[in-house]
Amino acid sequence: MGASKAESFSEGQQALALIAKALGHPARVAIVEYLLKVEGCICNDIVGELPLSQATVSQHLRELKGAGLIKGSIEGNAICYCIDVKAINRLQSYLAGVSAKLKAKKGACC
Amino acid sequence: MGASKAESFSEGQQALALIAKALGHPARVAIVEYLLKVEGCICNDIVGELPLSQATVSQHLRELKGAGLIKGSIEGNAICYCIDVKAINRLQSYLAGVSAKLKAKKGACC
DNA sequence: CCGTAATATTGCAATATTACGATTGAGTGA
DNA sequence: TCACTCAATCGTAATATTGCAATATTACGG
Repeated sequence: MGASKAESFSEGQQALALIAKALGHPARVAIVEYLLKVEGCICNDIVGELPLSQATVSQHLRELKGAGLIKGSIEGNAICYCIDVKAINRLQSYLAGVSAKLKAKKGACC
Repeated sequence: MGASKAESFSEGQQALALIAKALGHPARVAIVEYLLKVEGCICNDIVGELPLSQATVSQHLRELKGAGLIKGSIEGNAICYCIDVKAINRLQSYLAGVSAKLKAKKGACC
């Protein structure tokens, strides 16, 4: 029997995994990097930039949005997608915590 | 027509996605947190801690290892798994870069 | 309104992931 | 050597993800 026993873990673990998973695909990393690079951030531009169809890009954008990594606002007849710093910061500070705890352990075993 | 056009993205994007994907499952986040908490880090302990079978845990450990997040050394007839700071740091500094670039853009659109 | 452009959604096929029981391989101690 | 334990792997089932074409939907200009 099958997949995803995800509910049996803590909220925090699930929330973190959600953000990490959103960055867990090269296409989505590429989208984030593109959004960082350009000023305007219209979806159709992204489609031109990536080797993916419009439908697929739209789906990736939805996942990024679901994870809180980006937010979109309507801008005329296009849509402006931008990175949400909060999600980035949450992941970053989590990793900082891991790093700090590792340093505290200082070579306890490996 | 199916899945995974991942090869068409840059090495860096793929490498980052690999690390992020490894953290993209609550069970693997839980494993990392457990490894942080304990001194010894034997696989069988983890099995007792998680609501997953030994086979499944072993599979998750393999993915974490494949992403470079943990490394294992043989310790008697058990195996000692430990977090590899390098992968953590790589992801962390990537996020720091994103954060910095965002600040530089300072509200260009959203 | 109608046509057009920009995104989203739907439906489907291909593939990947998650999970587990059963088995295997390796190491230990009696 | 023989049982025992630990962890990896195999085989398989259930489910999730990825990707696209086709089709909606939404918003603007005329």
